[in-house]
Amino acid sequence: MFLSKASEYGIKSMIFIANQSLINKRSNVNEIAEAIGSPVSYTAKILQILGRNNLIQSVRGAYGGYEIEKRNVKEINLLDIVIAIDGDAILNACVLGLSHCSSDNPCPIHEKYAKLREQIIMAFRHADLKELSQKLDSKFITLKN
Amino acid sequence: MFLSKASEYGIKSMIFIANQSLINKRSNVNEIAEAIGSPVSYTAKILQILGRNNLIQSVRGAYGGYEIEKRNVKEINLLDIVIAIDGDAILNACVLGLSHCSSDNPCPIHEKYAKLREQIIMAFRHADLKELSQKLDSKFITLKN
DNA sequence: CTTAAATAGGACAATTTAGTCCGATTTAGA
DNA sequence: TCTAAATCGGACTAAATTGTCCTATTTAAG
Repeated sequence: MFLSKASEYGIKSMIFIANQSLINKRSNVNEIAEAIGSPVSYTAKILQILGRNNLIQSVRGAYGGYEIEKRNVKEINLLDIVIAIDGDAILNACVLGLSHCSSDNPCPIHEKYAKLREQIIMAFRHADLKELSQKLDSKFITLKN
Repeated sequence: MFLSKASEYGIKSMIFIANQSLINKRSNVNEIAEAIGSPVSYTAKILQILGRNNLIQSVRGAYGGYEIEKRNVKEINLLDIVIAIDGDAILNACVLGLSHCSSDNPCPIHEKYAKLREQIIMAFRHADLKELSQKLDSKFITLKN
């Protein structure tokens, strides 16, 4: 329901990297996967996607890893991450899977879902990495089981 | 994003069957799959699930098919259908996939998502089959591409 | 009673998504 | 310059979802 595993891991990775970046720490894939409880190699693949989409900076070689420029932490939100990984279906796709669903040629749920979609988009856009990553400093808030 | 193919087909089937039931017509799986543009055998499987969950009545044998009791058409909504097919993840599951996410042990998005989830549930619960199936009588509103 | 039309259900195949592995490349530091 | 630690990226495998096919059962009607 809702997000792919890839997006779940992508979001968790971004929150962790942001949290570390705010204290000037670069994270490598082992640390990230450990922190979020995800498979290392699969996480690596998702980090590549995030890098190609310029949501994180990757640094190769010894002492390398991933980081987010501090000034970007507040600008990046969950919508950016989900779009980078799963594409823009969240913005456009018909909830019933019709490829030509539009206000001219709507499915029976089109209008209702348009309103809900707006709420979903707003909620995701409003959730920025600064806010989310700061929560991690509370020991009650977790990224893994 | 969001619904499985199974739920998509299930919802479309239900809307079509409801539309036909309101004019006292029973539908068979070939008619349903044709009307919604879905694979016949897979649709048959989903109809079985809907039947087991008492969202439709199935009638075996010649002149059989599927129907919805008229008095139920207004009571059944999209939330019922999605839960019958995909289970209750839509009601409970953590958006980041954590199995122990709760207000006691929350993920960083828990609170924000709780509000969004309420909106999603409300939207789905509010979309009843009577309303949706009546839209089908407009030639502008479609269930297939 | 027989037949034809329908659902029920299980086994299987295809596709997509999730996850693994390994060699190539990059880079800091001894 | 060499080595160790890291990402990159492609090929592969595993699991889940989607889709197909076939047989059994049910039922209305001739």
